[in-house]
Amino acid sequence: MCYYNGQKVTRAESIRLKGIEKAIKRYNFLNVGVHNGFNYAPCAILIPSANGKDFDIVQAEWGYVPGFVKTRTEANIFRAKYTTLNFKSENLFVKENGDRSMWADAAKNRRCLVLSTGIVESRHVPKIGKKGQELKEMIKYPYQISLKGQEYFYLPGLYNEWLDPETSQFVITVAFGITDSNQVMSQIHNSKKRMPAILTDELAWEWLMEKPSEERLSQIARTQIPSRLLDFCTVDRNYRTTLEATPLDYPELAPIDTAFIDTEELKFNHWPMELEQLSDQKEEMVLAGETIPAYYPPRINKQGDLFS
DNA sequence: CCAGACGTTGTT
DNA sequence: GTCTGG
DNA sequence: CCAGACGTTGTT
DNA sequence: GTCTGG
Repeated sequence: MCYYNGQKVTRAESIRLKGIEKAIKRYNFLNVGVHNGFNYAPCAILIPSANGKDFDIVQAEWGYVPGFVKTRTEANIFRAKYTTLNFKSENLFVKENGDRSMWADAAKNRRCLVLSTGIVESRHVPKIGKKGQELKEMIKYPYQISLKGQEYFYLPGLYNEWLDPETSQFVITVAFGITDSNQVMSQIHNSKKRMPAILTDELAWEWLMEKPSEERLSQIARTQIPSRLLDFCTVDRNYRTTLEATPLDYPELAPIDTAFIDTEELKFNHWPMELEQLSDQKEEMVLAGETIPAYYPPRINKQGDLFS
C-alpha cells in the first residue's frame, strides 16, 4: 500500500502529458511535499476534459468514496471504517473470490491519473539488544522514492464524485492502484511488499484517454516499474508534521542492495529499457494571478458531529 | 500509516 | 500486545 | 425476507 | 446502490 504521496511541483509551471501542457500555477494544493492520505487532503488529479482529447487538472480528496455514499457524514463514516486510499490493481474488476469488485464501475468509467513527485514508505529494521540479538521491536526509517530524471510521474487512479448538499461543494474522491513491489521497493517497504503502479506517459495516456479492454486496464494498473528506474533516499521522520520529505542520512542504516539491478526480471515489462528523460528545465514556479484556494473537507465523526 | 485506547453502567 | 479511529 | 458489507493489510 | 449471508 501507499498512504503518503508528494505533489511538490516547485519548478514546473505546467503539467505535461504526451505533449499537452496545462498550467498549474493557480492551484495552491500542488506544492505539498507529502500528502497524508489519512487526512483526506486535497490533491491534484488529471481527468479527461469534456472534449475527450485533452485533460484537466482538478482537486480531489484522497480516499475513494463509492457512489452509494451521498453526504459528507456518510462519507466520513465510510472512511472511518474502510481504507480506500489504494485499490489492489489485481482486483480492479474482479475480487479474489470471483465477485465483481467495488472498483469495477469506476475502472470502466472514471479513470484518472494521480500526480506524484515521490512517495514515502518506511523500512522496518529490527532493534538490536544489548547482546547483539535482534529484538521484535522495529525501528522505522522513512524513504522517499521517485522516478530517476523526472520531476513528476503518474499513478493509475479511480475517482468518484458527489454534490455535497450541505456545502454545495462538488466533491471528488480518489484512490490509486498498488501492485507487488519490485526488488528495491521490497527492501524499503519490507513490512508489506506492495507499491503503487507507476506509469510511463504512454501508459498514462492509454489509461486516461483511451478505452482499453478490462484485460488491458488490469494489465496497465499492475504495471511494475523496474528497480533501476527508481531514485530513493532516506528522509527525516517528521515528514508527517512538516509535510515535507527532507533528505536525512541515517549512518547506522545498512544500504539497500542494488547488485541485482541489471538482471531483475521484469514481470510487467511495459517500461522502455531506457527511460526517456523528459528533463523539465523550467524556472522556479512563479505564483501569478488568482490562486484557487484548497478546499479542506470538514471532519465529521461517526455521530455526524463536526470536529476540528 | 500512526496515535491512542485498552472498563463498567444506563439510556430513546 | 493488539485493536480501532482518523 | 432483512441486515450488513462494501478496503487495505497480515504470515515464518 | 447492490450483493451476500443468514
